Order: sequence, then C-alpha cells, then structure tokens
Amino acid sequence: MSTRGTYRITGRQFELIAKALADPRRMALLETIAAERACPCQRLRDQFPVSKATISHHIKELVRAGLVDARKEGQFLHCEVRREVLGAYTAELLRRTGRVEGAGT
Amino acid sequence: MSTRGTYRITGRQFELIAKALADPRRMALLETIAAERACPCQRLRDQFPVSKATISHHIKELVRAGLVDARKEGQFLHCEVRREVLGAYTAELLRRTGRVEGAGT
DNA sequence: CAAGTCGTTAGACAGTTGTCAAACTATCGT
DNA sequence: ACGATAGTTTGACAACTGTCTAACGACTTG
Repeated sequence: MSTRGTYRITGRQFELIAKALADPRRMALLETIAAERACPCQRLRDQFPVSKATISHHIKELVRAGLVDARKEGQFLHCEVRREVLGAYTAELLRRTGRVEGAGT
Repeated sequence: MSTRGTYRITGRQFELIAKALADPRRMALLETIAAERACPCQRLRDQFPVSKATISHHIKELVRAGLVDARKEGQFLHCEVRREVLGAYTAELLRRTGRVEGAGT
C-alpha cells in the first residue's frame, strides 16, 4: 500500500497545493493538462472562455504548487502534470486525517 | 479496513471539499478533529487563537462539505471526521488527473 | 528589420472569505 | 428562576484572489 516514498511534501507545499486545487477553473485546467501528454497553453485558451492572462496566472500557480511542470519550447509552453506530487499530496492529506489511536498495532 | 468504494462524490461536493481544505486554519481544525474520536468544539477553542464565532464558521463549512459530522449532545457539539468522504475525495482527485492513456481494465 | 503569434507582467476592479465583537439562543447546575 | 457555559448569527471590515485590458517581451518567418 504505502509505496509512496518517491515524493515527500513540505508543509508549505501542502498549503500551496490545497489552494491551487480550490478554484474550480484552475482544477479544470489541471484536468485538461492531465488529459494530454504535454499540453500547450494555446489549447487551454481554445477550451476555456478566459483571457490568456488568466490562463497564464493559473498555470503559474499550478507550477508554484509543484503540480505542473512547464517548459518552454520555442514560443510554446508545454505543461505536464506531476502525478507523483498529486499522489504525495493525497497521501499526506489522508495521513494527517488518519486516526491516532492505533487500535491495530 | 478501508471502506473504499462505499462513497461517491458529486461535482458540487468536490468543489466544496477542495475549498474547505484550502484554508490552513480550517485544515488544522480538521486535523485536530481527526485526532480525537469525537471532538467537542470547546477543545478547538483551547488550541487555536481564534474566536468561537470563527470556529463555528469553519465547522459549518466542514460539515457543508461533508468532511465532518457534527451532532449536538446537550450543550456540546461533537465533531467527527468522515474518513470515507476524505477517501472518496482523494480517489476522485486522482481519477480526474489520471492519464487517459491505455484502456486500463 | 517588420509583422505576426505566443505567452508574461502590471494595474485595476469586483467578488469572495477569514476574522472579530456583540447580541442571541440553548443547555446545565444550583 | 438565575447565572454560567456552549455554540450560533449578524454585521462589518480587511485581505485575498480571479478576472480583464493593455502594454510588453520572446520567438518565428518573410
């Protein structure tokens, strides 16, 4: 079960991720990025009725939280979801809300 | 021991949960509630430097999101974490960000 | 260089929200 | 009934944030 030793999250990053996931639009962007292997920003503009400035802002937040990796290739920006970070976040979330009283063991 | 699959989350609840988890203080309250079997509000007041109005507000949000179950016993309010909801949320989060790739199953 | 496309940055604005104090309701003990 | 304790509600305020437009920088191609 707990083979999630690959990535470890700091308290600060935990907060950033939680906030990044809190906005529905940003979450939707993340989902779109996740659906592609490497998603260019331009495609996001086609699918969401928001300005490019807003898209840029959201991506910056996702990168800051460590949820997305963005690398510039020419004039395009390719975004990719970092699933190991997502996994580490959910693991940490469940760990923090897990019962203390050992009960078993 | 994990009651996975027993709970299914709607899109609306997904948003409420994400927002509920986004505030660090509220997350800390959730953790404190999780550490006890049934946490009375009063204990939260002792541990956090916030007014009782604020505590009441945060608990209301946690209940609204379905993350916490609160039942009144006499003059006390006993709060308990709903771990099946937390589990359903993390499962849904990972599902939404999972790669489309190969026809798993 | 010039023009066009892609993304970023700066500034502004509106809506949301975390917080408190104060007034209120409900319950318990005497 | 009275006073004390537990939690709720209301109204207000400050801080944050999602959004836009406009100006800018970076890259590609004539």
